[in-house]
Amino acid sequence: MGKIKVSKAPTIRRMPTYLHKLMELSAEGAPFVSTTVLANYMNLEPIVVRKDLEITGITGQPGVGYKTPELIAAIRNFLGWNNPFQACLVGAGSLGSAILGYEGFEEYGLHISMAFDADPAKIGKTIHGLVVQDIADMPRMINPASPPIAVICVPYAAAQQVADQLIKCGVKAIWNFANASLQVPDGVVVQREVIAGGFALLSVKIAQLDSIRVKF
Amino acid sequence: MGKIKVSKAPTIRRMPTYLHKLMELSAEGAPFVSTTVLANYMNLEPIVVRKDLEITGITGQPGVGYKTPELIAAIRNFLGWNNPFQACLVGAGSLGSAILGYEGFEEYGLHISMAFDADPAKIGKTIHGLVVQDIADMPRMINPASPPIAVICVPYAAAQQVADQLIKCGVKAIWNFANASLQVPDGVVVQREVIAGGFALLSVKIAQLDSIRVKF
DNA sequence: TTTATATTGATAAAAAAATATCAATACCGG
DNA sequence: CCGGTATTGATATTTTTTTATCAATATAAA
Repeated sequence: MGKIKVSKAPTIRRMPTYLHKLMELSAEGAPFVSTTVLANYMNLEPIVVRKDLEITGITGQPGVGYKTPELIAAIRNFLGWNNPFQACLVGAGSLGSAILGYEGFEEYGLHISMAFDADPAKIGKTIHGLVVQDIADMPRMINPASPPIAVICVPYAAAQQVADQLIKCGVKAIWNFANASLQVPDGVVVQREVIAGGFALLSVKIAQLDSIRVKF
Repeated sequence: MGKIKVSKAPTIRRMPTYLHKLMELSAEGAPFVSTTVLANYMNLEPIVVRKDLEITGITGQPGVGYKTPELIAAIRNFLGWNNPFQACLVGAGSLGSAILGYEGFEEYGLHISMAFDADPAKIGKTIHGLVVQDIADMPRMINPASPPIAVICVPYAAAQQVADQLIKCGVKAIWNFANASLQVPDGVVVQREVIAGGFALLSVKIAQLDSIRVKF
């Protein structure tokens, strides 16, 4: 089936962190950067960084490193972050509001230009400069010819239904913050964020810590 | 050095989603559950789920499946989520407020009982039932004998400094939502959430979608 | 210049994760 | 009861990701 599978996912996940650090180094005026510097910052081995950067197609200078601006451009290009993505947000609760208020997304070329909610108490309110629209107006406000990325921040129980509506409006890409696994047809891609997954990892790390402490 | 490394990270990350779905199935009164059901929900192959569940030590019944309540208990136990974790939150901005307002964390045994900020405009305010304390009061309010998990939601530039302060107060586990990679001594564990990482993956998926569309 | 150090790139190896196969077991419908 | 289908558990295989090795290249200091 047409399920989109991304290989090199771990590498791709590290890219934004490289990019962010590189921007800082660039602002500080560093013309070159080595994998050692990036690796130290991220608590990785330099070899990991070197391998990661390979997939952007960029090539460094042995003995010197990579040209900082060139590397930044290569990562941006690889991620498709040179041209901005238009996006709409659905679910203007506390998480949705936080996402609307986070200016950092512009760095990734993500521009959220619409916000929707089903709650009459929220519709019409302005959050971080955006007026919350009625979710029922989505079909009129979303142009299927150039559909935005949809950022879903609604409660668990509403997520699938909201996704269905969005897809009916022509949306092809969903960034899902709801605690639900969405079913979508071929030709639609979803990225789900499971923050509890991170907490599960932390919990296991804590258990390892404790078991070490007991030993000593 | 003593850097804590977690193996089976992909498996551990999937656990909370299994757990959440299992709770729903349990509430619906399903005494047994098969890997097929979980796999369909999560768009995985059943074999992946089966392998994942193995590490909890639980065993199913061939031809039948797993006992739902037993499986729930096994996952909770594996993650250490049967006894609640005490936590404090630092940085009561929009993201911090969203986290304070998210009731779902109680399901994971995470109980946030303190909130700190450095901004005088925020100190003293009540957010979702918690009074925001001055970050300068952390040493007095955190008991080093039973330190809470710290949830960091401060801006990039402040993150490392805040982490240092927390560690000085005895904190051993940090859940870091700041867009920064923290340096911590041995004996302290950090879990960093990089939401941009998810967006990077989505971006690559979109590029693949587009390249498929171009072909047809 | 020479030497010590740091770096990339190419290749190889090891480790981890995902996937496949199949026998044994249970259920359900006739 | 019997035959078809669904399930787990054990084992093996494949794929992906991480890590190691080393020659070639550059820099800086003696």
